[in-house]
Amino acid sequence: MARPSRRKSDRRISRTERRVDLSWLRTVAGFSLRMLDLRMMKSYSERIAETRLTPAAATVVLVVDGNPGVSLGKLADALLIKRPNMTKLVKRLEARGLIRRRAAADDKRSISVALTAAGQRQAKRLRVLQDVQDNFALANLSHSERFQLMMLISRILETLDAEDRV
Amino acid sequence: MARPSRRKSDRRISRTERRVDLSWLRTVAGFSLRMLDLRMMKSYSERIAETRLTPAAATVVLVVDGNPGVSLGKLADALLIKRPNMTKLVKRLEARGLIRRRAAADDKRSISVALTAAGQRQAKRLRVLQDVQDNFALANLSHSERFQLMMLISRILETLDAEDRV
DNA sequence: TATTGTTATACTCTATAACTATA
DNA sequence: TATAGTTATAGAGTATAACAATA
Repeated sequence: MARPSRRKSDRRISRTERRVDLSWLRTVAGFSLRMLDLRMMKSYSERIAETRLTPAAATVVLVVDGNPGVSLGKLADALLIKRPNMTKLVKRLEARGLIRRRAAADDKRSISVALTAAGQRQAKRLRVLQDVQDNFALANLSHSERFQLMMLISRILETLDAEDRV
Repeated sequence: MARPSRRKSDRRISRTERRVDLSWLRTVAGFSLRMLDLRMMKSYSERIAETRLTPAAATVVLVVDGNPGVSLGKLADALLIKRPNMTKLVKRLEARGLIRRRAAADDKRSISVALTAAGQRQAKRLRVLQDVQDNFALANLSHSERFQLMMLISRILETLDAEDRV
């Protein structure tokens, strides 16, 4: 299939407007995945703009929704976020009335987090937006291709997760 | 294949040590790609630590190596980095003696960047490290699977790139 | 008038060390 | 002693507006 659409900067190509050659880097999986993630994040960020949540905050809301009462530390570990940074993130969400924090019953050091009613409404909306976003980004892929992609991703993650084990 | 290896925190599973449930989010492509990118970046970052370059700076070195004399603006556009931020990045690399900047011949507003000899040595080393890193991260994948992955990535990027066109 | 690069600025994310209160 | 969470802080990445020089 031809690709008639072009960036507007291509209307007139002079010697100073030639493209930057990224051909070699595009064959590097790490680079291509990075570019894909940047694009996806930008697109997702715009998609959830109506919720006034950053992508990281949106993920916290979704995980807490599925794990009410989870401790702040486990939440941080699961999302690869350091505890000091999770503290700030959760406090922002608490200030917006989406999350409530309380001391855990069995360990007074531990903070147990859960969504408020408003947080649950946000989570519901976010799930819809996630679904819309995935369908938009993967529109070119068949169901079987989407499945392949997810399998490949999880197999790479297995390799990388093994690196962190003792 | 069974997975006997476990995180050390699994040695003893009490009610407070249960895992965080991410099962639903793992089915969301955007989330899985984000987690994969975080892991890859962390691993890559450690891999190139010897060069004392951040991942973003390393990419700039590699792209300038393949595109000597490229303008600062085109470099920024190609890597999805805003011009003000590319200015800072390039100045850091210039201060480290890896990049030289000079006014473009045909447009005195434009800044043409290229690698110094030291920069070229870094680029050579970075290409080796990129290769090592890719082979490590994709060790579980066959050649045909690696090819499939790259094809799927580029097809998703086509969709997302189309979003930015006029 | 528009574009290239720059400065200034602000916000987010990340990472570490040091502290507190519990365990 | 060790762990959960916090505070403080510093570095990097990202985004926008305003500016000078040039086109």
